[in-house]
Amino acid sequence: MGHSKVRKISNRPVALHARIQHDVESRIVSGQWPPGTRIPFEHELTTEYQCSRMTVNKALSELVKKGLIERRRKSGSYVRQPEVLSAVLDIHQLEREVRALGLDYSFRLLRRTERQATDEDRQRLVIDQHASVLHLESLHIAGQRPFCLEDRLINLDEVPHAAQADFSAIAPGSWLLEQVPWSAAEHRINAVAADRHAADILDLKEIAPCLVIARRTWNATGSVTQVRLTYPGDMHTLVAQFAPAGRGA
Amino acid sequence: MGHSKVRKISNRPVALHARIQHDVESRIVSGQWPPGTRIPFEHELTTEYQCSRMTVNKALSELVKKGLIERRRKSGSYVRQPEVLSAVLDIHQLEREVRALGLDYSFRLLRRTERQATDEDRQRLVIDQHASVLHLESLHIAGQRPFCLEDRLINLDEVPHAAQADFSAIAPGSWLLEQVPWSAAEHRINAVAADRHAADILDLKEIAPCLVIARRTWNATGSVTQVRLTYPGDMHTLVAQFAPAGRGA
DNA sequence: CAGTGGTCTAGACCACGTC
DNA sequence: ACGTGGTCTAGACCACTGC
Repeated sequence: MGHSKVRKISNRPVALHARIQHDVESRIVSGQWPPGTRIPFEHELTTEYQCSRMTVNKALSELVKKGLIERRRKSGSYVRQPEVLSAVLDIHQLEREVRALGLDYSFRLLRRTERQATDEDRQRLVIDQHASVLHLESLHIAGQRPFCLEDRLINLDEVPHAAQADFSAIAPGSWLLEQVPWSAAEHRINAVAADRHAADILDLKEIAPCLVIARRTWNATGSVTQVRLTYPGDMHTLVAQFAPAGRGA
Repeated sequence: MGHSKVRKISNRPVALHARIQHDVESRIVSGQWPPGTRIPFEHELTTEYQCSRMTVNKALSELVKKGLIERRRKSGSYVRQPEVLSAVLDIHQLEREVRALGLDYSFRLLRRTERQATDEDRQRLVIDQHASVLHLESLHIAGQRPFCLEDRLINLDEVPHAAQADFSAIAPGSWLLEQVPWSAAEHRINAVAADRHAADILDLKEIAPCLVIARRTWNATGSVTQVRLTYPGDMHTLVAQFAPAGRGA
């Protein structure tokens, strides 16, 4: 049997199935493929990426497990209606979450600071070296209510052109998703009482319970960003579905 | 090329890779393979399950993504030291979490009730029919401190012999893991203020923030169990790692 | 160097759901 | 009936790493 040695054409360490997954995921969370959209069939992606069906299938199966798509035999694969906060902790687009609730979405950049990394910054990003960082604080708003407080550090040594991006126009998460080709991530989820600052901005009592999701993202060369998302506890539920084979119901 | 039609020998709807994953996972969380244990090589599992390497690989890759094992080339696959609350929301064994903190673990059954499902029970289990349920409330203790309050419903129509199990000796989660061959699950994570009851048992102030994880588990025939785990917010962080290819760092 | 895992292929059969 | 996805195979090459 003749093996066509197509394979990884470059020396990049990113697996093809990971790239396919990222490409599709990116188009979903960017809104290019809104909920309900039928995404290409496996055999179409097979042609597009010049790979075998298993490779495409691996990518799409991941997306099923993350809750981003659902697949129906004979019919195809469809972008799912996101359920409040779905995608197994890997949502990059708060806008998608908010619209899923049927609410208008808006976004406000509260603070923008560029500086040499402090000790705390280095701890958050898990880096040793000195580095320039961009510190952003922004508020995501659902309808009229504050929905999520975002406190983000971007490592400017890894993503230098972030210094030029206009984060009052595009949310940092969305911008980064398009810039960083792929990355690993670690999430830490916590319940905390709102501190003075968060309570003030989110319009809560100071002791109100909040869900805090801290995500650190990195690529082959180093830490890219670290973000702390604070949600009012009464407004948020994180939903994750699992199934042995991938089907989420 | 001759295909040996081994394939799914029974008519069960459970994929082989899912069964392998479940088998390995079960041995890990049961403590049979404690952290640091080298689990069988791919080629060994290939022999044991009479399947191809890809099938085994799929199962083990899932476990890497869940944070249960790590794999090193040339060396093998090893059970990971769990990080507080790891395994991407799929931990069944609170004992494992506690021991990961270097603390003694103990467990106390607080309440056991058998009854016809009330409206609330049916809502929690997402069933329509009338059914018998077993309601268990138990406390997981790390060292001397209360660690987690577990409030569980078991559908006795699906798991009738649960009525005979001695849940003062074995934690319901552990027992079920061994009884239910495989299941799908849905998790909901929330931050709430401790209510009177929880605060009392967990030794907290009534307004203290808590992390609540609700997991509903079902199989092909119906809902099996629903459990609500309440953690003191200051004691707990849920950790989840992701990587494009499966390696978690 | 040799063994292990990481990834991929080019097929295959089956289940399911729409036609 | 037919097209899609679900799963699986029996190979393959490569990267990494422990010996």
